[in-house]
Amino acid sequence: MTILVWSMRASAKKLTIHFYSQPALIVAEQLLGKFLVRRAGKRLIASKIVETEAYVGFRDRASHASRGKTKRNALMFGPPGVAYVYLVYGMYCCLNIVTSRRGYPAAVLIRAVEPIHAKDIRAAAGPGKVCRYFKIDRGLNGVSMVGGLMWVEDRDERLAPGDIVRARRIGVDYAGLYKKKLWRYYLSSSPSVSRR
DNA sequence: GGTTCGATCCTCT
DNA sequence: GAGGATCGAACCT
Repeated sequence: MTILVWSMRASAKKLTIHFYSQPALIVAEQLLGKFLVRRAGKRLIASKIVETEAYVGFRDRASHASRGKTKRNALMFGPPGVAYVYLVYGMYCCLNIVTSRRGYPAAVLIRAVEPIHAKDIRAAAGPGKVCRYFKIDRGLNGVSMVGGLMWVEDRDERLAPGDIVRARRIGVDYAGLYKKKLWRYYLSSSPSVSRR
């Protein structure tokens, strides 16, 4: 067991600023099958990302950035590879990773991860549940995703052909034309996806 | 200073 | 499918 864990670590590659500098749609799709890792004290929590959404640019009415730069969304306009954590509905947090380039507001929402233990298989099936599962709150707003607190790593998981599904984003019916954009990505084979 | 409303989740029916 | 929990940012006056 120890050897197995060690070998997984050895092959794991932490995603870089170069990766997050890509367009949000690319990052959203490519994050599927990668592992979100968080250091909480001495422990590490790690789970496979199985659902993401992209929020793209100035005109995307589903995005916080569509009404211009504000105190809350300012991180979206900053450099890529940074966590944007905000409170929704007064009681849940959502974790995003800022992408693209400084000055162009774009981010990827982590909507679901797949817990290691089968009994928890739905415990992180939704953006609020991801933050609850990972103990992520607004204290992590603005932290680097390429540092030692929280990051995403590639463990060489192979995705089955055709496993990636594109769909409309959830909870953005107010977004006009942009509610129809297929900017949600998920792994069809995963039991931990929030909705199909 | 007051009002509105969510990038959600859970518990009903 | 509907409704309640709960609160701060954003946008009024």
